[in-house]
Amino acid sequence: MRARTFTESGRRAQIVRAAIEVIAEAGYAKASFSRIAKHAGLSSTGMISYHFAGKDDLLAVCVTEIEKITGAFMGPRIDAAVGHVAQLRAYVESNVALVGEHPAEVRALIDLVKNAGSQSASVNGRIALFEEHFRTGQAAGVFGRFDPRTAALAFTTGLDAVVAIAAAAVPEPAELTRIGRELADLYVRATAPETTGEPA
Amino acid sequence: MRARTFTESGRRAQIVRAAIEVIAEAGYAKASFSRIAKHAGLSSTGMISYHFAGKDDLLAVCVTEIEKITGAFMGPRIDAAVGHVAQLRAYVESNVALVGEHPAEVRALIDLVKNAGSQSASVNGRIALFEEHFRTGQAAGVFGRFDPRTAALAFTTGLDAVVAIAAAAVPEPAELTRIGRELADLYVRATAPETTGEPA
Amino acid sequence: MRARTFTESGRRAQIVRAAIEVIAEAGYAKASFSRIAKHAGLSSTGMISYHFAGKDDLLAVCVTEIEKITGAFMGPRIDAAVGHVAQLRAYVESNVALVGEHPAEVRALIDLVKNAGSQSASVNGRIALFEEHFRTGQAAGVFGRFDPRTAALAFTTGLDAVVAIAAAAVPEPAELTRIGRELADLYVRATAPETTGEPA
Amino acid sequence: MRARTFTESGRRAQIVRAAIEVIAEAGYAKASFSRIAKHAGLSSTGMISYHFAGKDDLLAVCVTEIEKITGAFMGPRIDAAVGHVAQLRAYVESNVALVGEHPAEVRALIDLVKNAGSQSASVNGRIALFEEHFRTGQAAGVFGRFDPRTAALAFTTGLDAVVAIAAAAVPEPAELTRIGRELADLYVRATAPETTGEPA
DNA sequence: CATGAATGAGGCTTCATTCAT
DNA sequence: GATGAATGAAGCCTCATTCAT
Repeated sequence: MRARTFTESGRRAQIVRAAIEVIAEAGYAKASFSRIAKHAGLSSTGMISYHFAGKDDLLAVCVTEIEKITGAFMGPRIDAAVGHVAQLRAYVESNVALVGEHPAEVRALIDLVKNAGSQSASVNGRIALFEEHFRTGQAAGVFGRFDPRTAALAFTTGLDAVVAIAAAAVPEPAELTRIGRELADLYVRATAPETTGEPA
Repeated sequence: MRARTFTESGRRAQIVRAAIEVIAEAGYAKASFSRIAKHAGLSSTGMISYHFAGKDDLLAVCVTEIEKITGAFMGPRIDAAVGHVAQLRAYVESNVALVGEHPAEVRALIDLVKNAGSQSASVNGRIALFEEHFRTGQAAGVFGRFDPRTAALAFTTGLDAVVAIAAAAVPEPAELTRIGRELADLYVRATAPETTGEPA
Repeated sequence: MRARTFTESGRRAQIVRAAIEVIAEAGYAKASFSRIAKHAGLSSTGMISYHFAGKDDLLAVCVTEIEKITGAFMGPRIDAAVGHVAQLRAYVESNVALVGEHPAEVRALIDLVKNAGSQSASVNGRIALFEEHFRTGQAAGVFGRFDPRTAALAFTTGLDAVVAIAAAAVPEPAELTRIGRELADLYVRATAPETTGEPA
Repeated sequence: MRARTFTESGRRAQIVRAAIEVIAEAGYAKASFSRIAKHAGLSSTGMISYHFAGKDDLLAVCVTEIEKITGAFMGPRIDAAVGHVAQLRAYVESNVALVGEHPAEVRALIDLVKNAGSQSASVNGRIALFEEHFRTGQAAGVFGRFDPRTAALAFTTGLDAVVAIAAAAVPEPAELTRIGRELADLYVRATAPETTGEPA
């Protein structure tokens, strides 16, 4: 019954878009209201304060917006994978591939995650998702024995770093694919069950 | 004949110490001159500008200072290890163990690295170190086939993340040891040579 | 459709006015934002930065504003004069007379010119104007032989000095008129064609 | 009986020299104690405050020092000239020629005069000198009728401007000589007695 | 005497936010 | 509902000067 959709009102969407682009281009630290307003073609920062409760609010909406986009890209690819291992690989590879499609959004999101840090539900959500994925996979016997939390932490951030470097200077699609597979290989191997060395 | 005392003039050291503590406690973004001055018991921020060429200079000195401390702790442990694999493990484990000894320095360094970003020689230096380590290890046949650069990137940042979480709420030494071993295990497994599966 | 009001938004004009008065009263060196803000009745210097891109911008606008005023006074008087010599005289005399009408503006402009120096287009513009005037006058035979550039330089600055002294303690109108004529006489005589020792 | 000569003590002279050079190179506005100290190879500005009562004191000493130098150059040349007119010409021409010998000092002095302004005894002294010279010359009948004060003001500043331009980019000696003669011609002509036009 | 660390004020600029229109 | 001017705090930095050593 609410009139407003998620980002809407035109103005809101416009501001969110500008904020994302500014963060992608100039970095989180430089993403001031005035810079965002200028980028959006607004004459005043008051406009932003009017539409958002504060800077945190705007940034949170940016995160949500970007996640909607990334989710649309990665979600189907992950869902298409069958089994814990394949899904892990799909997550990593599709995340790296995403750079080719939405470099600005990826750059912005990583910067937001780095700076909003542990306050963000979505950041912790992703770690928790990995952790849970590892845990259930271990229960199913498709992952080896390791601390799911430590692995989740190390792998999500490692993934972000690789993606950030790629996003900074987007390489050829083929190279992106290679990098994604390389990283997925590493993670898959790290989490593989112990080979008990059984013969044929 | 005196060029400059050890960490220089007492005041300099005091300011560097204060800066490190402020960054550790309040984060990079909040580490303003006035906050650092207050923490150091100085009457004005002018004092900091008097001793350092600028904010970048102060932060660079902080990084150097912290690396001296971490190097003194990790260096011997890494050097004591024999072989590429053992050294990789020693690096990871001693880095996590370091949290128990110098939590503030670790917290500060990670925040500095995150924000100084790719401008810092020391950051890129560490990645390059890992990369080279992987490359020579592969040549020696003790590491498997994988892209050394991708692994270096993912592992150093993953390590930082694990360390950062540990540093945020320092756990028992035993728990630290466990986390370190867990992470080392993951990395060692990820980089292990392919088992050609030959039977007994 | 509105682009910008006349001297812009009232506040802008108010700030420019305050800046001119501060420069006139306290001198260029003392014309800090905080002094100007205080003079303008503003609560903070931020307001000035809000309306102007920086100090240089504000000062440039001041120069433009003052030149508009002085141009309105001197322009018609110069245009009314016929011939190069009469125009030179009209320039000098009207410039000195201007002190009686707008002493603050004159004081401020001279101080601005002295300190903004050779960066300003308007300063060099005036010298170039004199130089060109001398050159065409020489071609027409109404001026003698002399280096137009040196004369332009010496005469504009000499004029400024005389005007500055007058502006510092504005004398009676009659005295102003006398000073103007005196200076014009000097310049006219200095630039007169050589008397060719007329025949009987 | 005093132990100290004018500028002496080595340190004092060193500082004065550095100050003059800084003013010549960077301008009056940039001539801060720290910049001067750096230029002089001093480690602290305290040194300057120790040797001079304050900034004004240092600058006054600079002016005195420069005038000693310029006086040594111009003095003999002026004294060698016979008659009011020739002396006026000698003053102007030797002042311009001075640029070829001591460009830094000339640059510095002009900047000091411009900014110290009417507070300086020496500035007003020079104007007074010109004024008196004109007055006695008029009494002797070698100058025409004009206001000595106005002429003194306009000519000294005009001379300064010409000299400043020359000092900014020192031209060939021959060009300097030409400029000096040009300016002297202008001033001589401007102050010449009225030719009553009587025939032979 | 000489030093250089310390001071405290003031410089310009940018920020997120508020509020009258 | 939307605007943009206004705010006031905080940012880093430079200054001339002082004072204990």
